[in-house]
Amino acid sequence: MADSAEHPLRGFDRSLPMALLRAREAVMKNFVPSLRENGLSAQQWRVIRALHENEGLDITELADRCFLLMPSLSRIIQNLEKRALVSRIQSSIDNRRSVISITTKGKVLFNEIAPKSVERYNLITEKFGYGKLELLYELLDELIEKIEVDE
Amino acid sequence: MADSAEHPLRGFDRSLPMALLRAREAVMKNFVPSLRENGLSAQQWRVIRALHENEGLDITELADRCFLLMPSLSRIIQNLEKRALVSRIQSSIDNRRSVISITTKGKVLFNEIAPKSVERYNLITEKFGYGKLELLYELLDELIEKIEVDE
DNA sequence: AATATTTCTGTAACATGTTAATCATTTTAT
DNA sequence: ATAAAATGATTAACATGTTACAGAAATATT
Repeated sequence: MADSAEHPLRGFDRSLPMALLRAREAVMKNFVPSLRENGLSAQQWRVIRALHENEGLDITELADRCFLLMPSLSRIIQNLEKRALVSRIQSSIDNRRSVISITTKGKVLFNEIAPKSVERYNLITEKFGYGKLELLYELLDELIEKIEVDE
Repeated sequence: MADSAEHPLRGFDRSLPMALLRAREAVMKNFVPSLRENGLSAQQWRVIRALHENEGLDITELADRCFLLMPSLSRIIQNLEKRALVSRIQSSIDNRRSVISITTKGKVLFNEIAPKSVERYNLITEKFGYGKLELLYELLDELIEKIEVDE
């Protein structure tokens, strides 16, 4: 028998979205300021990072990987383009498509920031424990997977 | 020996902030539209919910419970106040302080939406399993706690 | 080939996230 | 009691989240 039907609305500082949000904030804290020092927002960093991993992505693909909505990404790319951190090329095969690449300047910035990201991640792993972190990843993946079945 | 020092920058669709973000989105999906039908954003719902749990909160307290920054909350309250879902009373003891309460209209709206929230939560509990959900809560709490030590 | 449909991208409009600055009101220090 | 510091709340300015809409180009249908 499932306990699931017996619970009323959970005290909402204990709700699942809130718990996930708090955890995310805790993880990001102290890294966001270090991004800001380099003139990047967390979302801009995601884009830079995605393009560093895989150069030459169209915007739809990029939105998917960065988990950003198209309108947000559209503005972010315009911003990064102005600062010459990324460049845009019109696809010759499909005129609707823009292919985005990271520039040399973008790569330099990436290499500036990446070590801080690794450092932050190592600190968290150390504090929380490698095993628990892996377990958390598994749980999160499974949660997502099971929720998204027939939905 | 910790494995922590050996890992380079994790493939970033597997980064912790991203995993937490994805999980949160999965959890909220299909609930946000149901909020919208009632004219509320997720954040506005948080405020309504907090005030239903505990009437008469000053704005700082409310920001803490809803995990919202003051500027956002300030605007949200102005919005909800215009729609007569919450009311504001100036504190007589401290003239800087505003005490916010939910109105009768706000309570009616709460009672409209709350069952859907419970239903959503029960569905997730069913799909994911009660035990795993509890484990996830524990891990998230511990993660937050350990990260925030001397930070 | 002409039309309808889908796909890729962008813009509009409004709400929220985020840092910094401001203003009024306590509270503390001298 | 007065100046200095701290606190509660708001506003400013810009970036992002979010839904709806629009335009252009490709693809599918007829």
